[in-house]
Amino acid sequence: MSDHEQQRTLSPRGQSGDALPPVEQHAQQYETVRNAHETELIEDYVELIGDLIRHRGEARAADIANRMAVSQATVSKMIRRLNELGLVTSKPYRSLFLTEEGQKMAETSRARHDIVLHFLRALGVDDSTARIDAEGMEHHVSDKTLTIMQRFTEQQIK
Amino acid sequence: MSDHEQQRTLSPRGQSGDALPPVEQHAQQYETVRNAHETELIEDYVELIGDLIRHRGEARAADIANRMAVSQATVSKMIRRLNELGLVTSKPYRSLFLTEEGQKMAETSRARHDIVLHFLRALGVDDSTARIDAEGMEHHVSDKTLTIMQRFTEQQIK
DNA sequence: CAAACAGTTTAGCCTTGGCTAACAATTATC
DNA sequence: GATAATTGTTAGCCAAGGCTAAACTGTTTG
Repeated sequence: MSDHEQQRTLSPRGQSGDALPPVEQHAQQYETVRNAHETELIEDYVELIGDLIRHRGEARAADIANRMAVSQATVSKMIRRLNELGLVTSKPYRSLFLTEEGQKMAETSRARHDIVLHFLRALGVDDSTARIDAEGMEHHVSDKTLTIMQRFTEQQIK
Repeated sequence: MSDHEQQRTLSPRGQSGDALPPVEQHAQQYETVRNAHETELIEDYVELIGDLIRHRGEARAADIANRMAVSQATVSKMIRRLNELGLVTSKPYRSLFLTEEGQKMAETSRARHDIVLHFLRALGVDDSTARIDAEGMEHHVSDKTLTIMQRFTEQQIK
């Protein structure tokens, strides 16, 4: 470890903006983001599969590829991973189903997504911007913040 | 293309939640997120390097490694990339400097980061949660939303 | 029912961003 | 100033998530 960051004496430009957080806290921020990235894509797939099943009765690989703007090969590979992770079941050339665990994940993701989306709209963000931002933000909003967002949205609507 | 998503007639469970967005819009959401991911890490490095220079007068690889909780080898490799991208200049075994372009990026990132962080605090999120969430969210908030967040924060403080 | 088409899978490639281990350079210490 | 400690670099590994091209399966249709 050995922090090496000693001499506060330099720092030429005067301090605009906040101070740097302590190393451990700073490191944790980045680690949290890295961890989120690992699960993010998985959750997006599972969430989308859940939505497709809900809204159209089934989830085919081609629809996923279209909606994600990704090649079918990529989807196919990803489905194998989801399978290994026990989130979906699939027979070759057939449409997909979520396992119980997959369904749980889909619901959780869906709920988060909705909270963020509705929050952004309540804040005054236009619908199509809100949709784009929500898609990116949803995986990086902690439960605490989520709760606060939800409360805000409710009050706004009251 | 050939959307294949025809039969609205199925859809067994009744529609809780919003409808699916049209394919093109949906695809654009995911694409935006993928694009953000490509620049995200780069921006984080550049932002951190800028912060280190500002607060301590210099940016050493070891500090970056510590603060990002990543190995020095990883940092070294990344610096080479930043170099190739024309964002930093570095001489072997010496500390780093941002190019003009790098400085611009650092400032932009910093500004975004601050807006999101202050917004979250103004919303009522506690400091350490706000820091973690801001780190993840900052790259996924559009300029439009950013403006709205900023206005919100100002009003809250008034 | 055979051929054409749509959908799926597989193989093989590429880039990113992690890692460890080994080595090189710089800095600190005695 | 020699040696120890710290810092930086390189080499080589791995997994993830993209891609294209080619092969295969299922479905539609003339």
